[in-house]
Amino acid sequence: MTDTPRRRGAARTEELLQVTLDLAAEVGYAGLSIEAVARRAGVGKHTIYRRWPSMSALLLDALSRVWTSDLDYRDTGDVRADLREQFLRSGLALSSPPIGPVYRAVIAEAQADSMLRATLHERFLVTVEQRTLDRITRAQQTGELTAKANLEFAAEVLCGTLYYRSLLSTRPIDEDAVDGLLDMFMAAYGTSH
Amino acid sequence: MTDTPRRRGAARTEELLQVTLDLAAEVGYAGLSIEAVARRAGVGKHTIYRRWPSMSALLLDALSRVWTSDLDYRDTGDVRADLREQFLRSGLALSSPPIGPVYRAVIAEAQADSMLRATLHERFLVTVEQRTLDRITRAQQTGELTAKANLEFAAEVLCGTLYYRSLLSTRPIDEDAVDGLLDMFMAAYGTSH
DNA sequence: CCGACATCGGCACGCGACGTGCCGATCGAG
DNA sequence: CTCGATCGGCACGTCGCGTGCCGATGTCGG
Repeated sequence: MTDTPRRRGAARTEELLQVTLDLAAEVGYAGLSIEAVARRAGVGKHTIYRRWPSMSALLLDALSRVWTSDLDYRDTGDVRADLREQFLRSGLALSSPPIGPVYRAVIAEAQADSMLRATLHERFLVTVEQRTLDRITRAQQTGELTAKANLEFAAEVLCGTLYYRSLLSTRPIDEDAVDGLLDMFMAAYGTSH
Repeated sequence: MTDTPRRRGAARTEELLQVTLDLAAEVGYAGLSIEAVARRAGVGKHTIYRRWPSMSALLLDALSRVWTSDLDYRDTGDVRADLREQFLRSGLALSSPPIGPVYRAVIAEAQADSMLRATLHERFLVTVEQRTLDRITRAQQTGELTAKANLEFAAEVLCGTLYYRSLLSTRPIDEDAVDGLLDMFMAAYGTSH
């Protein structure tokens, strides 16, 4: 037998996160439970509970594993094009495994737990909004956006609309949606009309 | 003893919806379960299952019981003021019992069930967007908004941002938030600047 | 007024996930 | 090599699920 030796410590942690993502991709949110992850990984439940206090915490870590990359906007000098590209990429990621199912699971758990909701907000939503704010602030400095625009709210509106579509609505985040959103944004704060 | 006689049929249905709302207001989403509603109502579980196939269905009906009123916008001739008033009222309703907890419960359930997500979207989100679209369409006709505005996306952005704040974010829907949102909307599509 | 019948409350079941406790095996640092 | 931390495996009690069955209770037609 070429059994891998029983792994411990950090290696096990890494493996468990991956198993969680695999499970989410294969069976979706409905099949996500601590028991299921433990079975799938061939692991005692303690090994999971020792690392994360709850399924929610595990899900948050699993999410960071795949959601921290691809968050940065390009800066080609054309805000609208850069936002468009990033929104389409994020929209696709949010609706595909493994990010889609895991994100949905976290959202569901968060409805029952306000602490988790705060963590989710701080660790993911605020981050995404911040990157967006950074990008449009640069655009304001280069004169692509009007100086009087309140960009903090704008960043929230942009990101919020995407999350609304992907998590609450049933409509896809397609080119029409992104263009409609950007039309409104640029009509409000763009300098070239 | 002045026991009320054992009620049947429609009367029981009505009562069960009310108990669900009471339970949501008192113990929140975490305490919502079919068993809990049955216990609280002093009812056999069959009496609930005979009426609704799942907790989700019961929650949807309970939600309609309290969410169908107060959805209409006033029409004072000032779009911005009318939207502002309605957004603040909706924001408050979404974050208070019983609507808040029940809405959260439905959102959570919907993450695991795409059929429910479609029903939720159709029965509530689309309705809210439609009322908003109606109001801003009238504003377009009276010349308060530019003729070229794509109001369908605008209505989604307006409502989506509110839902994002109340259900995913941890920020309150306060006057600043509503004003910031309306600033962007009016800057984009308003005719008077 | 009364009998037929749908609906009712109560109880029980098997299932699965939860979170915890205990065991003996196994790994790795000193 | 030794010893302690970590491991997999198993079991437990609790809970909610969805279903089945019972005898009691109401409603309605005759």
